[in-house]
Amino acid sequence: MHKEEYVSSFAVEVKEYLSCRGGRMTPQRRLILEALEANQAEHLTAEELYEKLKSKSPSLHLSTVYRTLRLLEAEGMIGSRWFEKDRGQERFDMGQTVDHHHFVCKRCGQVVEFETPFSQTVEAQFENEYGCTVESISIHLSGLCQNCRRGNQV
Amino acid sequence: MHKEEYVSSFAVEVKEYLSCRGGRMTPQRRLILEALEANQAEHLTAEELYEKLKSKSPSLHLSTVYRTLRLLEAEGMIGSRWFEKDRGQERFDMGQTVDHHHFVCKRCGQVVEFETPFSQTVEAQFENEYGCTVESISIHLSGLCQNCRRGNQV
DNA sequence: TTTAGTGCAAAGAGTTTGCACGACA
DNA sequence: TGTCGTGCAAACTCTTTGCACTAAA
Repeated sequence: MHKEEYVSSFAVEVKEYLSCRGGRMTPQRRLILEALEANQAEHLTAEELYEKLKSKSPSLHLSTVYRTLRLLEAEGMIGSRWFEKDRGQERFDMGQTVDHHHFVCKRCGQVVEFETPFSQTVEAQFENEYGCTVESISIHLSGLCQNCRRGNQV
Repeated sequence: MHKEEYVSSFAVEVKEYLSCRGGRMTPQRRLILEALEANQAEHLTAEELYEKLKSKSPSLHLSTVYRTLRLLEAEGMIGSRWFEKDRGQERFDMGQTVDHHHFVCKRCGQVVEFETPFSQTVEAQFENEYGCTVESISIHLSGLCQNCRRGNQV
């Protein structure tokens, strides 16, 4: 929430993580990290990321994009999700898995991230009712965004 | 039970829908519908459905299962979703898309369906805040079910 | 009898993996 | 300099599709 807390870029953060583990910061990884940060709001697929980057690095391979994304995902640095409209295509974003929700416009496909205090209410209600322990919640809304609702062209 | 031709009310419902549209009720479709109804709580994948049925109908083909599921989905008679744990494998269920939420146990994979009045609160809050029109909401919880929480074996 | 639905095989998407080479610490 | 990461190709998983045949209405 507080951007000033993130003094270092995502790439620097990951580089530090990697160096502690004997990992390496390569040009490919740096490009991918920068693109993830620059497109934070957009929830790109691996393929979209790859398309954005291959002009900058023609030898970059899609499998490298996947490997980097999986690495980041395994460390909890990015999240992945499936939206209905994508039919099985995974989207990645820098948001945390917990308390990070989405609205997808049915018409133009725009994704809006939002937060809500009521997620905790839902968790609490469910825990009380079923005796489960909830560790994460994800809410997905679908409908028309402000623009499409007014009947504007996409 | 013995005299009734159709043990599944869902199958009857679909049969009626089909007959209005020049569609046909086949033994394969009937098996699939019955299995969907009998396993309502379980959110099966196409493959799991197929495995359950091939003893009853050895010639049944997976593509027939998919085709039937897509038909039902297109008519809004079943819903489909992707859970994190499945990595791209689709699950189908008879629940409606709207106001039908899920908890998935991280340990044993059990799926619990639940409802909550707070989904409307979340929708309303989001609509007010962003000026979008919300048409559907889906909430996904993950954590430990009552049993796994107690440390029981799966 | 008509034609919708099936089984089959093959194709398509999206993603992962084995391997040898190249480059980061 | 050792070995981690990459590019490449091939494999893999899940799903869809074209086609000829079968069977429901």
